[in-house]
Amino acid sequence: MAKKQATIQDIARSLNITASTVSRALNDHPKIKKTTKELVWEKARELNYQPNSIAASLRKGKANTIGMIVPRVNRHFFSNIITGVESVLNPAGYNLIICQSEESEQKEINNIDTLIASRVAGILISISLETSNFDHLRKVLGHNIPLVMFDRITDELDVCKVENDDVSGSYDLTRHLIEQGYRNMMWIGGSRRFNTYHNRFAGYRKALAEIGIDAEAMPVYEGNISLETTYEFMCDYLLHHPLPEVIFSASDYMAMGAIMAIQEKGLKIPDDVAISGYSNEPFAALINPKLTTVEQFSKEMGKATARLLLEEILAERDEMIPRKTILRPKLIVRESTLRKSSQSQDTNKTSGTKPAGKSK
Amino acid sequence: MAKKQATIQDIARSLNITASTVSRALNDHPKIKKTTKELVWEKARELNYQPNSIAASLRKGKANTIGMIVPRVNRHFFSNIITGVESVLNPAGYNLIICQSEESEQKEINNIDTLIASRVAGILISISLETSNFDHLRKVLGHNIPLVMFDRITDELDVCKVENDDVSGSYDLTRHLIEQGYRNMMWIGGSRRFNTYHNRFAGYRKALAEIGIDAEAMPVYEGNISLETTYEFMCDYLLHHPLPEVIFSASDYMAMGAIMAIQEKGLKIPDDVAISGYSNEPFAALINPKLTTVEQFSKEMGKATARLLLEEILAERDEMIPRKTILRPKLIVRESTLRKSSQSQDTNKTSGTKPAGKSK
DNA sequence: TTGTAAGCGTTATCAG
DNA sequence: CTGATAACGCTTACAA
Repeated sequence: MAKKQATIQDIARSLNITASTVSRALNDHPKIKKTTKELVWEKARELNYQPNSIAASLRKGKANTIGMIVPRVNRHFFSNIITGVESVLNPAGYNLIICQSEESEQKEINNIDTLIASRVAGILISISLETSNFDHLRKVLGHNIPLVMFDRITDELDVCKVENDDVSGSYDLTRHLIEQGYRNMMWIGGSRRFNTYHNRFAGYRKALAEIGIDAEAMPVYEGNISLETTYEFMCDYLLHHPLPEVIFSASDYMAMGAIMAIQEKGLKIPDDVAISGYSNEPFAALINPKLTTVEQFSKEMGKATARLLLEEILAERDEMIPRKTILRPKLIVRESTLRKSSQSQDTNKTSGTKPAGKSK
Repeated sequence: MAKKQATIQDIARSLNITASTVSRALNDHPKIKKTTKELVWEKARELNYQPNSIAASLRKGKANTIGMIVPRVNRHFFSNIITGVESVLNPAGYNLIICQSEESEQKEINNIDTLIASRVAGILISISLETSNFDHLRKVLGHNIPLVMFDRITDELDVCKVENDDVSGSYDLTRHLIEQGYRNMMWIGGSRRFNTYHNRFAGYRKALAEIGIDAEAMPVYEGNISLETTYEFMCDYLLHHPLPEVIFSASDYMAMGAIMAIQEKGLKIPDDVAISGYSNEPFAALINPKLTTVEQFSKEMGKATARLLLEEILAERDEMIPRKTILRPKLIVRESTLRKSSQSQDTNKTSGTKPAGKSK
């Protein structure tokens, strides 16, 4: 039953040459005669030979595999990053092991262990929201495995990083709100312990400070970043508080939860209250009204992350210098924040009238 | 610089025992003294030992790795399947290498080759739309690697399969449309060469046939399944053809494209024309009007697929019997197909008034 | 241009 | 309960 797989030995034997020659031929080594190469290739095909990359990895001490840890794959933001990463790594001969931390520190630690055990050539990680201790990442470094962090990063580690310029993305968005004439604002977002929300708030505060408004003096809701939780919070909030002119939501999902609560109350967006999101999730262009948000170029982020890692790997760790790539996000103005007066006026920003969703 | 990683040999040496004992101790072998085990574990920690699973895999002839090929990871349907697969495979000690075919037959072939080279313990695949030849999958079988197909399957291969009962999902949906009083329908979907669209059309036709209507006699559009293409098609279609009472779209994305074209024309849904989708993408519950669609339980599909593979792997291939799991999808009735008269009436089907999106 | 031989880190088998 | 030994399939000095 369990037929043996052909090995280079088998090829060697049936060609009366040695395994080393076969190995070299298969790897297209320059000093092997063209004719021998062809013989080997032919025989390999004949025997249905498939290289055993496990053996090769063991011998070489490194696998042609990269590990990637994300909180979840079913987030457009992350799955697009994955696509970007693969578009750089695959052509370079690497393949990806993708792990999900599911926002759990323990799972992240387990993931790291299996990746180290797999002797991956490098690791890409966006840390879970729960992670507060970074010893597992230090361990990676201790094993001399190049590490690149993206999006959710920490200052505690001195490694290559790729991040979005959340401060400026948020600043630009807030400037837009100010230009529309809004002054009375409300912030909703995830905990500011995390770099992303921290920075988005910083951009918001900065823009407001420039016109003499103190962001902290207006309502600030920090909470669970799920649609459902935000929906519930908002239903309750609307019962007991006056309406702001505009809600700055640091997440599209939170914005969506708020929108559902608002519309259920019979309020109109943006007439009664305007709202903006962050991330440009696919649904942002599909809902009514279309949501003003910030595009993060996640696929580009994936490419940048992968490129940084490849450089690290090729540099062979002679004194690596931790580098940082910062990506500039882009404001996407749509209906949800446009004042009546300016609804018709065509800004030079993306307007999203035409369908812009991802294809299926 | 490049510090050597500790091996079981190192542990053995510093404990004056042999590598075999260390190996057994680390694997918690029953016939090793408790005290030796503890010595070994302690020393392992002390030396920062991390097992080398490459070496283990080489020795064992199999990796504890499963390969999975999907068209794209940034589709909720597929990324949820991945989540389901991992929830079964990880506890069983396997980790996943995820590959994307990007709907290209050639990439799929390449993916298969790298997975075979990695000596994965099994492969899960949902074939690309482009794939018409299945030799690469036969090669997998030839290498004695268990293969399970899911969602996009083919009859040409005699392997384990997991699929959705698209016929009945589509049938149920069509019955709902009929009950709402619609008769004059239009079908839009992907090419019926693919099992999913073929079967969805079959369910549609069957339900209509039961009331004496010939589905083929009404408009049928088969085309590219992207939102954008469908939008363009629909803009054009609306210019030259009379409006049906309802559009049965075999994909949520296509439905969304059609909706945008319809609304842009100033037409009201469902008053002027009703529409339904398929797959229950997250946006389906978020748009206005909320979209009637079919939930496919993708996470469950992932679990079922993984379970089937695990059984295959454990069965050690003594005459494997190809088995098939068929999942029953569920109709989700929402506003986009409800007739005025019945808008208030609460069916016992899921109505989707409360937010039902995935959390972020 | 090709052959020889050693070894990557484990685990399985057989012995004791 | 533990040890000795071989082997998994490949790559790579070094030699020829």
